[in-house]
Amino acid sequence: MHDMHDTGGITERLIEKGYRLTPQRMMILSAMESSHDHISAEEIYAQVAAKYPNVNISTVYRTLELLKKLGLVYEIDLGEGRIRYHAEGSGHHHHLVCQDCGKVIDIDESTLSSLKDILLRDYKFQAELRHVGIFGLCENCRRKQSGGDRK
Amino acid sequence: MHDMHDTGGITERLIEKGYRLTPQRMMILSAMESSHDHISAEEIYAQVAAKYPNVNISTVYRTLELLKKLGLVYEIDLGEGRIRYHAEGSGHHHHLVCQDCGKVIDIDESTLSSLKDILLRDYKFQAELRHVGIFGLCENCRRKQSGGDRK
DNA sequence: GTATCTGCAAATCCTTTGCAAGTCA
DNA sequence: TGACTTGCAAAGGATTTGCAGATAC
Repeated sequence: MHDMHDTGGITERLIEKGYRLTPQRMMILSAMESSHDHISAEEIYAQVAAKYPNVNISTVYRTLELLKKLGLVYEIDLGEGRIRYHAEGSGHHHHLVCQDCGKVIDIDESTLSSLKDILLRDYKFQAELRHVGIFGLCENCRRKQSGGDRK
Repeated sequence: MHDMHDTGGITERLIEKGYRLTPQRMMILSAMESSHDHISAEEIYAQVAAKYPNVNISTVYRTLELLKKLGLVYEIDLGEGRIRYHAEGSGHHHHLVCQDCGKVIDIDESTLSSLKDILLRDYKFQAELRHVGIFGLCENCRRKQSGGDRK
């Protein structure tokens, strides 16, 4: 594993499926992969627009939709009212999202493997836990828990 | 446990906290509680508007925000691009949401209790698993899994 | 009486879409 | 060349907000 993520895999699969390799698509891919975290459409757009000022955000959305359809990026919903994206191949982990302070704690994929097994066994449901955050309260916010009063 | 849910608890707590009991608020509460499932703002609005045609949907949103702040309703995000709401006190369960066909499978709260324990023990994170759906593929969609080709 | 609530209309935010022009293969 | 892509502008859906009038207590 090196610092540079593997964009090649994705570009190859695009071509292989008959899609064109446009500069916009390449820049969008590179923006996604330079992000160590999950990135929103708006953030991708900002990064791409810095070098190539006349891209349009609708192109970003269209590209993300395509990549999603091909299974090359994942969506994740951290409850912000906006979707974040994640390139296939950059390591997986799950997210604990604090509803109070908004902190996101990354946890190892293995933590939830037994849950996956149970859901598959008992409900024949193949869970994709990478796609959502788990909401709750972090240690700090749990302590200063008090609220509930007016305004 | 009876068929009629307990609205009283919520109205009492509103008064207790110094909020006013308006007809709109009462109707919103009753719409929420007559819903056996989770209900969206739009659905609450439709129900209330049926009897009281000049309510405004912004009142619904403002009421839901208030109740949420007081911990009297929960939000749940089933990945539809819209939030659903659930009155505190109506029974809890978790949701498996099929990403392909959209089917929602309800599972018992106890299924995830060991996960909660692990997250609390290892990460000091108090998970509120009621607030999100778990996404994945249901049995049927897993079988007819094929996709990935163009259009 | 008066601070709290509401309705209305307009604004905002994220995302999608129609269409004509541009471009990759 | 010609189908695939893009930019632009406008539409869309969910939710929020400013404000003046209405109302619960």
